[in-house]
Amino acid sequence: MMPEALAHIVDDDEAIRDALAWLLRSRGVPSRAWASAEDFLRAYSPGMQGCLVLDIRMQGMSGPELFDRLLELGCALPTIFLTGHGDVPQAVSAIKKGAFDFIEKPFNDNELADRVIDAMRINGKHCSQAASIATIESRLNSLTQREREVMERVLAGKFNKVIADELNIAMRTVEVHRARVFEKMAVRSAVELAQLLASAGMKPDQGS
Amino acid sequence: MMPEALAHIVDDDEAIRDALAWLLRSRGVPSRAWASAEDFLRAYSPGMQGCLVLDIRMQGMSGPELFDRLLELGCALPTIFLTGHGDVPQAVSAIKKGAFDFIEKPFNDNELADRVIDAMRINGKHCSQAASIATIESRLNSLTQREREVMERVLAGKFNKVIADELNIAMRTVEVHRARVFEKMAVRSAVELAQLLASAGMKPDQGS
DNA sequence: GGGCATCTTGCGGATAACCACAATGGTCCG
DNA sequence: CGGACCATTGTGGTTATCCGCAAGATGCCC
Repeated sequence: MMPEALAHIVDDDEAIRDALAWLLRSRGVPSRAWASAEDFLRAYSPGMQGCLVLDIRMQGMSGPELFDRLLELGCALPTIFLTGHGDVPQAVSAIKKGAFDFIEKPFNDNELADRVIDAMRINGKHCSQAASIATIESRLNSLTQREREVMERVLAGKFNKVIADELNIAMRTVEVHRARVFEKMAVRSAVELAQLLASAGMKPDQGS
Repeated sequence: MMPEALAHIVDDDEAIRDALAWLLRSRGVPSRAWASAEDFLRAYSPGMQGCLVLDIRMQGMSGPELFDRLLELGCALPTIFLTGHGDVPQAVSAIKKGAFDFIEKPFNDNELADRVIDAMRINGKHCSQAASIATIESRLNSLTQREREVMERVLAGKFNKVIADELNIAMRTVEVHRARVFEKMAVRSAVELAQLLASAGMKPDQGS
């Protein structure tokens, strides 16, 4: 069901790939290695779990380029960059974009393994959070247009009467839609609804 | 009233301080320079506006040390670090802690000035946001203990009747407290209250 | 003691929300 | 065409919320 969480290593140097895989295995972290950014990208699916360990400089697509591409794809895997060149601008850029860490080679084995383990743990948290947000979004998507219109106004604190006037429908109709919204969103009051959406980081005026 | 927004330059090299001040002045950015982290810290007040430009390596307290100290003090000024040593770990650490940028010397004048201007603008946004949060917190602080207890339960979506049972008081009393909460928080419904607190990034179960 | 803030409660009524039962009309699809 | 889904509306009744009016009890400070 749930795909295995792996440390995905992307490096064009086979010696490094093997060393990393061995290091992580010795710490109980399952990993899989890829010889190029392109290879990883081909295998990438949004359901992937775990973390990424990317070399900065590679033949073909670089680590940062791969990272950017993945961000566009909505990938949220915690990413650790490895660099041998002390490149400050690249490090700053990567971290600003949300990379998990940026480590210079030669790296300390234990330190890197610790960071990878931290990243795996973070990914676990992200997953459960993402899952609940996905649930909320699927519920939102099950709402009809009319229900959405009513929900917006309910969240704006308007009375059914006012909503009815705005939408040019009877108050009774608003009540029906309102009840449907609560039912579909699995809440029992407008307050709960507001908090549910807030917990998912959603403003009351934006859909999914 | 509102203190002037300044680019606060902290560097122990007078030549750099002067050059930065001149550069920023030429771009219309008012600045003030400090010869050491200690000097700045003595002058620091939570009401300061603008941004920080910190040298990494200084006599006495270093830029990152000052930054850490300021974070402890709750300072939210956007901070730009200047370094001449290509120190990746320090850059990564600074950005992770929320530094605005980390720039290597020798820097491009225009680029740095642009970043400072960006930082000043960000600070402006932070300020207006902080102001509205402060307003909300002061309103929260004006609530009495009982009112807070009632508010928590209202935000939990509970009926007045249930709240009354939980607090062992009459429903009418709950109504009074409830009305008082709405009045003090300047909202007209529980939904608005939930959204007000959510907008301030507050969970319904935590005070200020 | 008097003033002030807080917590408390009751009564009664206006307004809003919630709901079951019942029904009409439209669209889209197999 | 029958069924599924959606939007719509009405009636009538229950429950909750919101409020003005009124008032009793504490506790604290000058």
